[in-house]
Amino acid sequence: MYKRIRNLRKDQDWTQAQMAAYLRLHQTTYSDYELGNLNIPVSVLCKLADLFGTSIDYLVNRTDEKTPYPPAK
Amino acid sequence: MYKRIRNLRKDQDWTQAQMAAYLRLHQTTYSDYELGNLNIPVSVLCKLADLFGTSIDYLVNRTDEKTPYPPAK
DNA sequence: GTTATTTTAAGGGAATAGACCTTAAAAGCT
DNA sequence: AGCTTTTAAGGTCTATTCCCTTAAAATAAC
Repeated sequence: MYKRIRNLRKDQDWTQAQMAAYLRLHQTTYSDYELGNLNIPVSVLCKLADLFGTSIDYLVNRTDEKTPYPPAK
Repeated sequence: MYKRIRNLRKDQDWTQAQMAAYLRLHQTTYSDYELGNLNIPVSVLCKLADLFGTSIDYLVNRTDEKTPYPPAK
């Protein structure tokens, strides 16, 4: 269960359906991502990190620092 | 092609076979990861970030900062 | 509180992609 | 050059992904 992703989504007042549309996938697929039933591909993690203004490390609980790393290049 | 992962591996003088053993997968699977032929699961990215002492964001070229944020909790 | 409405999660199946194995190619070394 | 080590390609089988339908849960309106 990716609690942080869920909370960040709710902070923006987005539904799973809105997230799914943004990511161009089905609501149930997105739900499975949040629930940890499906592996979240790196491509999706990147979009989420961008959308929420944080790092992949934060999204997957590797750090508690919310600030994103400086963008590459 | 994940050049950074490849370079970090070589910096440690590890072969793909050694990496594969460490990650408990086949050399060809690991090769496909480095080449970008297969999506690298988050679980594997975490192990790689730990092994190399960096962040997932760095491994997937989202930042050029090599130093990871402090580990969670 | 109960009935609509919205939102999220479960079940199932076709299609995809993953992991391994074998072997071929490439790179290193003497 | 040949020999060894390392990496990549080809193929197959299986597991996973993604979507769809629908059920459950949450939220809101009354």
